[in-house]
Amino acid sequence: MTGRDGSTWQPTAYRTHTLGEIAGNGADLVDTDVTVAGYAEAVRGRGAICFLMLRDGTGHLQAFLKKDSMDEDTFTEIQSANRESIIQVTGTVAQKRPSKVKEGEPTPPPEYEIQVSGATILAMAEAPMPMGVTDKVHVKLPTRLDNRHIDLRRSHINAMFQIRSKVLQYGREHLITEGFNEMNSPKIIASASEGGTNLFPIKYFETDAYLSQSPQLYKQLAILGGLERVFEVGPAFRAEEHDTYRHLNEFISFDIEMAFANDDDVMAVQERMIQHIWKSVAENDQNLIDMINEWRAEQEPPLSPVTVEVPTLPFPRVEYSEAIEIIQNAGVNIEWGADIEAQHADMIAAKYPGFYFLPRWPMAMKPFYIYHNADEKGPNGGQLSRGFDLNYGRDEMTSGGQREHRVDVLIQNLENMGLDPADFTFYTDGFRFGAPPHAGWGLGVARLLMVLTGAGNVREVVLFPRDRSRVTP
RNA sequence: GCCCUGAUAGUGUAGUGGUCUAUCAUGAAGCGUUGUCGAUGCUUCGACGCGGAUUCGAAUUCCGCUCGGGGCGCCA
Repeated sequence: MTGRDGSTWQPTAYRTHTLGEIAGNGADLVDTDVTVAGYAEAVRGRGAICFLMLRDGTGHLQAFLKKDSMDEDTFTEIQSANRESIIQVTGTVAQKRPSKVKEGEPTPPPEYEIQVSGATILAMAEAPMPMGVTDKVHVKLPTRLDNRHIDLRRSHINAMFQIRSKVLQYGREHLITEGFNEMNSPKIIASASEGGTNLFPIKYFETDAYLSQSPQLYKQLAILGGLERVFEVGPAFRAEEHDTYRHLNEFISFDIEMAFANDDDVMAVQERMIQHIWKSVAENDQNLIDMINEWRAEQEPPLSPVTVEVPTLPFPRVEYSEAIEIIQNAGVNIEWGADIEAQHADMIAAKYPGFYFLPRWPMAMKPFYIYHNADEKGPNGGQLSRGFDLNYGRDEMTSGGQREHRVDVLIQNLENMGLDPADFTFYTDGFRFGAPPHAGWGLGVARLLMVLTGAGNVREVVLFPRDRSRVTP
């Protein structure tokens, strides 16, 4: 199978049935005349018979060709077709002859095939392929990304992207049930909407503009406008020259913003959403996970299977100050106020496997727009913020927090951080006419998918990744 | 920005100065056998990134170039 059942797919000009439909429902279709089309995964048989293994988006099916029961030229043409050619066949559904079974072993369930009366090559594939689809040779990631349209024909890769679609669907589903509206913010912006990272400059007619690095400000403006609860799934662009398994220069961020809510409230939204995603995948998409695990088992050495363990709520809350203690107790010389690096996160993950929140970061480490209560201090008297991260193991999935809605505090924060409030009027002006308390977060979709699919690199779960050295395909 | 590392058939690899006329797998071409099924047997095809240096001799050592891979920081 390739994951989709195709049972709701209507016939098209090129096929009456999908392959998955016939493979899965063959008993009811025996003796039916059908037309199907797909990729020639294997063409076997050099003599008077020929086995054509076809693959489409719903599954695999064998087509059986006999020289004396069809046009001879057509037979020869199909028999000599290159692998991965697109072939349409017409014929009759029949039960496949059972394969030889050793004595004592159970008889496998009946399988079905098409006995071919006519066939057409819709598009011949060239040979050799830049990389094999079914070959058991390892192919390196760069080669695969250069030939992503072929890589995607491999069932476990195809499964990963079907899962990706499901994850986005389930995430949306959940937020909508909690009253969130989907929004879209501009990706062409005039200035930084969030401090920190470098932006990609672009030319916007006669003015300079940038690619958006975050929907942050626009989500907030939507909240100020009374949309109450919004989410956005969209690209973010960051001109950072990083080169790691978890960074890309263009990535899809799953963002929410919520009015009359604090950091604790939006953490709760997030863990409910993640639980819903995991639960839904476990209930509906185990077949896709199985396809990934089939591939993992074939590797040398075999990779352990990925499992979808629905996380229990609430996720652990490891406050920043506690996290620092954990790291110190692991023997690392780290001060309160220092950043928690990936290697440090390993130490926290040892105590809290799976998802865990890291709330209450020092205000000095968070952007000016993060909210703080003046009376919340760390052990050394350092000001705490209402900013948080969500980690899975060593990897940061989310960054979020309650936002500062008090315009006077906002301006004070800028001054405290040595920034000139005059440079941030594009931000602060929005807050001058009444701003409800609000909070939100941004979640890296690919990072979440890494966890779910067992991928070791975000590039695996992004169709056409953009990194420091890759802009094509 | 810092650090590490690499370039051998379409793909993935072996190879650390001399039977390398380059290994194995996969692939491709051809001929058989076969209601096959990770099909299979035989034959054939296909590669040392570019330039220079050392040497009797370089895939192998050195230098330059080009292109690539990975990690850190930062972040999602």
